[in-house]
Amino acid sequence: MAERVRIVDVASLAGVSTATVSRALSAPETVGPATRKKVMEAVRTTGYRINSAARDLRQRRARSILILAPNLSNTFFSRIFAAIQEEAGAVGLTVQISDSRIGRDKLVSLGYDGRADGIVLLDGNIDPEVVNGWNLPLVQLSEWNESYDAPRLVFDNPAAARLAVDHLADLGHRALLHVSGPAENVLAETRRAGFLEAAAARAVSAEVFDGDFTLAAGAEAARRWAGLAERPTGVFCASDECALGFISECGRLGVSVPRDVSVIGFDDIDFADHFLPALTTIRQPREEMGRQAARMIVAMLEGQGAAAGATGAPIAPELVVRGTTLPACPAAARSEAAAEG
Amino acid sequence: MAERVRIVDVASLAGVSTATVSRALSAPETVGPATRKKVMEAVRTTGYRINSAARDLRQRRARSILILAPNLSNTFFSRIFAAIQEEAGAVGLTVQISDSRIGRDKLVSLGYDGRADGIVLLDGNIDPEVVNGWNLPLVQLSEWNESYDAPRLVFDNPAAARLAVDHLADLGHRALLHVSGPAENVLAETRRAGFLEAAAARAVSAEVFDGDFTLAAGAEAARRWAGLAERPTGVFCASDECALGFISECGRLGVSVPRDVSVIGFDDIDFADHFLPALTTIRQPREEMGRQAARMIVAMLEGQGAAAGATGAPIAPELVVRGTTLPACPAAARSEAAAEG
DNA sequence: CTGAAAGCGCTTACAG
DNA sequence: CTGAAAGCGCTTACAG
Repeated sequence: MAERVRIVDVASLAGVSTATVSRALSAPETVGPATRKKVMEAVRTTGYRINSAARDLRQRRARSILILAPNLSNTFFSRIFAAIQEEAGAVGLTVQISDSRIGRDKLVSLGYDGRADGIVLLDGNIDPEVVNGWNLPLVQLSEWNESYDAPRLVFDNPAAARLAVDHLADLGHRALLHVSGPAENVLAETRRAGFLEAAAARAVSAEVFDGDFTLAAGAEAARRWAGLAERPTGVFCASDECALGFISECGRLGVSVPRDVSVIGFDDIDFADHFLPALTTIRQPREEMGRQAARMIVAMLEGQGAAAGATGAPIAPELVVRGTTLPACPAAARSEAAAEG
Repeated sequence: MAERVRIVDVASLAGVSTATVSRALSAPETVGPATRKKVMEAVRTTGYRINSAARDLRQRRARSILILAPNLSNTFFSRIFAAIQEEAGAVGLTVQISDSRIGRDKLVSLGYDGRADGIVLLDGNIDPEVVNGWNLPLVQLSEWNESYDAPRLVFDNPAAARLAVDHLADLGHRALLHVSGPAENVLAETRRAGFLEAAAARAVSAEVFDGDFTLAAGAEAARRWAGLAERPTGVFCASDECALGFISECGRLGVSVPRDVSVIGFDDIDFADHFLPALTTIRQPREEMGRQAARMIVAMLEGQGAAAGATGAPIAPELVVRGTTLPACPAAARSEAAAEG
């Protein structure tokens, strides 16, 4: 618990001014070689470490970015956080995380408290007045809101839904079900709309159950699905967790995936590939998304704001075919025919 | 992008000194009612928000705690992060997260840069000189290191291993395998040691495979296990991911869990209950752990350091029996007998 | 109850 | 190349 050593301690030991110490540390080339050596020597013997808080106050910046997400314990976010932290850390930025559901007043303060230079926002459901009131560089990631006056990095959800529908239709499934996310969520909305549109394009019947992306919602959907007179044979879930919940509940109901029903998830979380059977899903490149968002914020901080911050093309989806989808089976076709007859 | 309003702006509008504004905001009862009203009025019309960076510098504290973890994208941590953030946020603390593998020099600086008041450390493999050199309140969570001079909150890993072994032995399994974590990891070490000790106490044969907690390590272990002349019928994995990887690979090898082999995991991550079959595992109350660690740090920051910070009893494990463990089956017993004969 | 003034620990024009 | 001085935006003894 040694006393904190300050720049004046270094200065007096080296016999120079604090200005010189400061320069020797941050711009060594502006200081004479002999002076520089004395200073460095003093830094070493005192064990001096700069106090970032003081420097940041003086320079009126925080050297920190804030990640705001609606649910920190959601496994979908973990890799995104890690990627942002890695990219930001590489250029000397600290990263803070906060739950975005902390109350309007606290949220408003975040933009003014001098603790963050920029924000990566993963929540599209914050009051636009609050978001647009922050006068800080901001990028929207994954979720977004048309009313936010900020660039965004989004996944191509409609194209992803199309990929899922086409895959099921190509396998011969004629009746499809979509288990959606929460109604007021952009991701859920765009996936649902994409599903409906693609199903219409393929002239395939389409039904939608409401859900909320969770394992529990998937299980609930499976029970509802099982109760249907005519069960759709192809199910597209709005998240992997939901799909896994659906499949797992099917197991309890004595229904086999993919023999009795094909299921597609969304995200390609780590478990997707290790589930039994391995989950067919839509891959979202989460690390890449986090990394890109971090780079956008960094570019904006460096003043290349408008240009670099412009909203680019959405991230392209990729269908990963694994073990939970199969061609529509004869049995299903038969029962369908029987039901129709 | 309105200009940032400072305390002087409020003061001049209200016709008082900055000292009075400061007091009106942080200790309203020390200010006359009329003055208070004027100040509040001025705060409202200017939209003033305090600059935390300046206040923190003046008060020589950061109002922030830092979480340091070896792998931010590990799903085991997500709930812990969320719990810490929630608990710390409730008392006005900001939380930063950083990967603990950012290099020695950066790590050293963390304790001196004035940006954090305390640290929650989830990594037991940092050089003790670095850790003990920080003169900041610190609590070790989950992982720990005997050489760190700091209180810790740990899970009772030996008792947990005993629970797993007893469960398998009670089911009649006479040959057990443990798939361990990385060699230099305390969690892995204590679980392995607990496993060995408990197996000896139950007079059951015990074998250990090295692993690293990942899905891939579990799959790899399953392949090794399948190649054994005498396959242990009870497998205790050092993490749920590892167990899931093991089970999933068994599926590919045509081995059925739990019919042919019983498997127990460790952690009780969200997926454990939704895997097929649902995973029997040891539950670690991650939210509770995060919450308690946050409370310890907060208590230390409030100066109740030594007392409240004392290392308490380890967190008790709980065995959650689900679908991946079954009594040792006759077939297994027979092949075992045959092998012995 | 309120204000003038010092100070938190730095950086940076401004001189020389 | 180096130093004296101002200032980042607050808070807090110290007076009154």
